[in-house]
Amino acid sequence: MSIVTKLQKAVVNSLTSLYNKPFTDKDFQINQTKPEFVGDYTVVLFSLLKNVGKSPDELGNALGIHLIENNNELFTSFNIIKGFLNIEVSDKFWVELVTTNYQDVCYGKHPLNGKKVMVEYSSPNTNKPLHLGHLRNNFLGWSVAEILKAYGYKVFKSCIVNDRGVHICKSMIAWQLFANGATPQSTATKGDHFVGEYYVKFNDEHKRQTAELVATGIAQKEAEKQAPIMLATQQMLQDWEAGKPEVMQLWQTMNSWVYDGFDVTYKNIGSDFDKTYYESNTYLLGKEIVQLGLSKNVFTKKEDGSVWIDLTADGLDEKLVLRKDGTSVYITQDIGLAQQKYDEYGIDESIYVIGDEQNYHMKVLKLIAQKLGVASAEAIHHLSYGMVELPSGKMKSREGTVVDADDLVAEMIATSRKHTEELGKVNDFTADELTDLYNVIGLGAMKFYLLRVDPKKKMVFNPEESIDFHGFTGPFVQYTYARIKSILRKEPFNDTAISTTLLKSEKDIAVIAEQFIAVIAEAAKELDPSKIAMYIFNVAKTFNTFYSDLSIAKAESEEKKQLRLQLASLTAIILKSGMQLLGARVPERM
RNA sequence: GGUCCUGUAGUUCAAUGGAUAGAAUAGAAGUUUCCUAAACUUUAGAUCCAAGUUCGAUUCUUGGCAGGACCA
Repeated sequence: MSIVTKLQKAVVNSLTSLYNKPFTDKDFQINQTKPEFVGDYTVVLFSLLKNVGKSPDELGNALGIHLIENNNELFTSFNIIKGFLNIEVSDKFWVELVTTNYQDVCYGKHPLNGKKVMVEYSSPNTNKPLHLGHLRNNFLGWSVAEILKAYGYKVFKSCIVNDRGVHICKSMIAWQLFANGATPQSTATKGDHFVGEYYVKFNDEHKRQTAELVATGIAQKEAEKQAPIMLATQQMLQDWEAGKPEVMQLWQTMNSWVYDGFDVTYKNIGSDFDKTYYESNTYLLGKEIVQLGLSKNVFTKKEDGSVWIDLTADGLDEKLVLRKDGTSVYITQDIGLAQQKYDEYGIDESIYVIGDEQNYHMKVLKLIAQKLGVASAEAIHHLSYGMVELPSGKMKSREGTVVDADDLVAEMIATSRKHTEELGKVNDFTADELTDLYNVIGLGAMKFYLLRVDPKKKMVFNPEESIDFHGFTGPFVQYTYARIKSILRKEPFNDTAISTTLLKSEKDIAVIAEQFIAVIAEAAKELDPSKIAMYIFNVAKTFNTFYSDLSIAKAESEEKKQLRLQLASLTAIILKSGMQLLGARVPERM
């Protein structure tokens, strides 16, 4: 039980016996005491004043005295300042916390709760390589999965590959027109980049043909549709749906090139999935959903054969669920897949890591599923995240401002190499050890950077400044870890009994370490890795202050030395686990 | 036009309605005979505007202004 929970319960008990009426922990607030005051945790009294009919000082004194008399092992003193009751927690409690946990590598993790959750993330299109936005998505998905595991869930990671449709046909048409039989192998190009180049070529050619038609007096929109290359693409889409062998063959070949490329990227950034769904297998799933909706009168069929749902009563529009030509739209496919996941894995929650541009779509998806009464409806949860923008605004492929994922990873690793070489601390590393170290630092910096911001907010990425390695960053945390490990390699633990009082910078570590379990719970409930990033940064900072303040190896007594070694060890465990929750590693030396 | 999201130091980000709005970075000034200076210490600097709700509002409500997304 966390110290805050203990204090809450103690306050409820004291209030109840002092004032002879029932109270709950909702009646008051407990905060961490601000550093300028004496105490560890603070009971805010204002909300209780009316109920008990006392002044802040009267209530605070009565409550403070009662709390300490009845919990003298736990709380040692109190003071009241302007309606805030500051409570000091005994050193004994903090020391015990440290001595019982300092070697527990699972410290902070919650026991299994028996629930299953699926996290769907990444979900790429197969017509171009991954970019910065996909990285935020991938890191978020991975991290949320790790956090939910630590919170006690059984987690399945899934990915839906958008492998069919007009976008991939565009790349295919352009390849037929311009490639002259070239392949990734023949051009020594990574497969996803190779296919992406033809997507760009398509757009260039389409633009050129459209301009030609516009010059003959055709309206822009019409010209875009009538451009020969676009007509060819539409024909190819129909051929694909009809299963025309040579089209299917080309489609499979080009997709396999893209997958080869994605595999490399996923391996580099450390992403994987328990289950991959392909849209080419799921895009027909909507059909029975439509039948179900019609039979329940949730959907209505119009004269032209198209099927709609009326959501105006919920403040939304009428929404198309089946086109007049009988093809289903994304929303019906998605409901079908939601149900399939639910049936296959028996999940209690289904989380979709998808950008906030899809907020409306996801809202409609859940609403329709609810109206249909399908079992999976309530499990649907959209983890909506903001776009990554550049200082100049949105990334635009037309203007060539898209930050490529592979390029960025390579750049981060090169930067970590440069910093490391300048510092010259690891000259005795082998070549393999160095390669690994650059990876750990470069990826750690990048993941931390993209996860330290509240997911639902859009964020700005400035490629000019590159990513900082100082301050609120991954390498800061990693460096703190490496410094601790350096000490722990030299100074062994022993079984000296510890019953000392704590200095401020010693106690600060114990206090923040105690919060790890609660921070994991908070991050899991809010699906917010930034809570973890901020927390481990503060843990590292607290340790660094302690480190420059007090000596561990040359402590004033053996007892103090052991205490400080244990504090260091617990800190290291938290930093390593915390970074793992962000999908990042820590180096033993750097 | 409709719906939704976001406006906090020069910049990038924090703050379940609570104490003097925190960090990081950039700026200024310091710290190395001592466990890794990718560190530490000090300093200066901000709530878009206007009302309202109350003991108290960055937070909640309403109306503006600015930016973004989605829907036609």
